[in-house]
Amino acid sequence: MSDVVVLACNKSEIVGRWKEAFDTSAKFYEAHDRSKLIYLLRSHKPVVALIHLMLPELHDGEGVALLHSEAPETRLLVFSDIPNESEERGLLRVGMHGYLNTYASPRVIRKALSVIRSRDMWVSRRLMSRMFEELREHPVSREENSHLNSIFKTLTQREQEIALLLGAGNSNRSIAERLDITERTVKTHLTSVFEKTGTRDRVQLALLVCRVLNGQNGFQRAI
Amino acid sequence: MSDVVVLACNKSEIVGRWKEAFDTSAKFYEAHDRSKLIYLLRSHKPVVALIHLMLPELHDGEGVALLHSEAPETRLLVFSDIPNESEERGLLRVGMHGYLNTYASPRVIRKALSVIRSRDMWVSRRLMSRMFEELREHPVSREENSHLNSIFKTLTQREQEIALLLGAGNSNRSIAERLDITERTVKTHLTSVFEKTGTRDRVQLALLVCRVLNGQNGFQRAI
DNA sequence: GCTTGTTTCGTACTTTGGTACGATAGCGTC
DNA sequence: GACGCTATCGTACCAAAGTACGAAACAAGC
Repeated sequence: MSDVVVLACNKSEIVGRWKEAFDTSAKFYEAHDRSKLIYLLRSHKPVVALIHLMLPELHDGEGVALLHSEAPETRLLVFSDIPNESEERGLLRVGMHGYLNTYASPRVIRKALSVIRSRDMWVSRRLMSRMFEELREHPVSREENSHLNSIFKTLTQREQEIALLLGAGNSNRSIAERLDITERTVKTHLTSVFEKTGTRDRVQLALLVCRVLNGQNGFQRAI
Repeated sequence: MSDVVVLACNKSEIVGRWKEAFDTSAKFYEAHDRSKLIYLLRSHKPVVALIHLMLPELHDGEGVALLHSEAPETRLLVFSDIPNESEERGLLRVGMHGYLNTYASPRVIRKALSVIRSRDMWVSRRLMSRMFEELREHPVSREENSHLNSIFKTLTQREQEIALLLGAGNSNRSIAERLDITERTVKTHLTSVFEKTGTRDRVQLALLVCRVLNGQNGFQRAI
């Protein structure tokens, strides 16, 4: 199947290098200004669009936001002449899926394309590292979840293990196989777990485990 | 140069697989409980520690926080029996550097090791993607969630109703009573729902419903 | 008029789950 | 050593879940 691709850039030599990143079956549409680009996105709904940030009226980031809202299904790979973290961050925020140096090699472009096509993002290591650092600075506050957690902690290690496996959707048999014990033993543990957690059956326990794992105090909507 | 490595797990078969990920020159120290682990971290200052989350007193995340404060230089590679995004997120927040399935192959472990040793993080693609999605203002995100939603929407009105009641932890009988139909009819609908959703039994369906209601894997809380 | 989809229910059957009596063995504490 | 907690397993029984044949009634669309 031939991918539909939009190339938005007005420098032929850059476009040439971009094309090298695709195989011959790809269908290219080229745009040299923003309106043409938007038109192409709307009419052809390409899988991916390569966008040179130097295109007029695109530089401020709102341009990319517009593109994303016009074609939410299209993956946007943006090329910047002078890549920097704040620009990258800003563009990610408004719908960009990948960020590359304008002069990246076809090999790198190809890699980035395969990543963003599989619904992932292509971002610089620097930004990624920093995001995790920032994640770390946030305080660990999960008071509201402590009740469920404390219930869970009253279980023995083995019981927790079994409860977790149940919460992953396993049957008694598959739990037994996984832990290399008999089904009978699994049942024994589960009976004890039901009692400790105040659940009546495996469905309720599974839901409880799900809530513990997802860190929400599970006030499931009253039905 | 021989790396110093701490292995914290009390299942020999797992430890065995871990060791396969290193070359013969590595120096291993093993810990079977938290205090021994902390002692090893303090005294040997290993480059990396492999930690099985099922170790007693480690499950809640505060354990990992403590490890990180004890040995800030050591890279912590954590193994979870049932990896999930919220756990991963929580552990990253308190100092973990890599997160893997307990049953990951030595090849994958080796890869993860090389990444975290070079001061990077080894995180699941899913979490990474979601972090960037959350970075966005436009909640166009939630691709996986919309997938779940679309599955849910293929169900008929009645089927949805029954699935929701099941997701609240009800038995067939109580669903039947609630809807004033026979248990037999509930079963009919459920069989159809299992087929449409690709679930094998009521537990899996309940978990799916739980995820739909809570927005994918229920990670709607901000980073 | 015929098909398709939805909702409802019946009997019968197999599988799975859960409990009720057990029991043994290890491990740590007092 | 007695006690409590944990983990393991046995037989048996009952309840619940799920499937396999059905089928009837109704509504919407071709």
